[in-house]
Amino acid sequence: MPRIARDRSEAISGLAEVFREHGYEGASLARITEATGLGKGSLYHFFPGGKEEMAEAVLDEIAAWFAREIFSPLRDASDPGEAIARMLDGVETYFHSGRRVCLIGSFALGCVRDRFADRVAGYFGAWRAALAAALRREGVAPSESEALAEDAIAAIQGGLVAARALDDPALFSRTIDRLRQRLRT
Amino acid sequence: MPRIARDRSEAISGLAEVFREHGYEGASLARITEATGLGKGSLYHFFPGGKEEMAEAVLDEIAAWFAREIFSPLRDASDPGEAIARMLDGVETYFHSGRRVCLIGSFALGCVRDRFADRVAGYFGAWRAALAAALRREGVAPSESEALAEDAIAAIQGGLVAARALDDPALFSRTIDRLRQRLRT
DNA sequence: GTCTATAAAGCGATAGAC
DNA sequence: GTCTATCGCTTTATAGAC
Repeated sequence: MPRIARDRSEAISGLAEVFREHGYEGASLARITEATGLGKGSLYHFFPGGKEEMAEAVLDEIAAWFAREIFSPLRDASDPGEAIARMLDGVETYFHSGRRVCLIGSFALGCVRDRFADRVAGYFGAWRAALAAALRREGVAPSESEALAEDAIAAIQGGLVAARALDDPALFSRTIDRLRQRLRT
Repeated sequence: MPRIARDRSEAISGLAEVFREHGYEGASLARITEATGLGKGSLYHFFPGGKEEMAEAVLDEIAAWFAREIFSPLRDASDPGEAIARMLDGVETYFHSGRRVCLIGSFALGCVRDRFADRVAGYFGAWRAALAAALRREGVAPSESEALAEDAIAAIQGGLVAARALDDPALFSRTIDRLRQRLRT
């Protein structure tokens, strides 16, 4: 996350942090300028669609990261059980052990959900499907796989909400630990 | 939720709906006026502290409702197991089977968490403590009660996030069903 | 590509008549 | 109590010089 971005792709990580910390509405161009080191001229040069295009770029980058690091291994790794364990490790690292919020989850709860509905639903749907596929490959019955996957996705999101509400990041780590038990087959 | 509120307490339910649908920042005075039928003059007469006082009043009303309907029975009902079952029924009704968002959860994720940090933490802390107390009274070991209670609170919040993200309210009902199993002692 | 200046609209909040 | 008018500020977005 370079303080001064030199091109569009370098700007996105700074943008992501601003959206995460302040939400879509709270992420004013003034704050974005401060976080990225890019003036309005540069921002509108890289993102002609304005703030909406900035948010779309951030959501797309997050989706691409999860698809590459989490969803693909769940579907394709030779050992699905290990892929699930790596998912939980990766998630705990990604969310900074409960100190970082899920931008897509916070978008889902907020008033901007409708504007980015397809991307929000795509992220959660892909995650649930990939995890259910891994569980099936582990020998779990299809309907049970669906339920377990759905339950795990919700637990992760709820752990982030509760950890931030109680200002207790460790709550999220405990949630991940419980999932390690519950997803062990 | 009367479209035209005649006093402060009647305004609060309309306010709650606006905050829930649009978030704190998105709840403009124009939208609040439309939802409550109260002009700015009346609003500032009832809530001299402006929007911040309106949000505080809403949070306090929600906290009072949960304390009366959910937390107290968990602590005091003669049959704690039945109080837990009633909690799950009450929660499913309160959140309109997954079609309604938890205002306090969405505040927790957003940039307004700091402003209302004490109320947000108070709500989640009271819920966790009351549920853990009921589980203990059911004979569950103290450490296990804490873990189960924390897990249930997170599952409820995560179920709401995922249900809204996937635009699938039934996902929340399934989450509650799983909790009915998991909390049965 | 990046800057400054500025437009146009919406915001929360206030004042004062009634 | 409720209304209208308005203040001062911030917002997103654009225009044009460099």
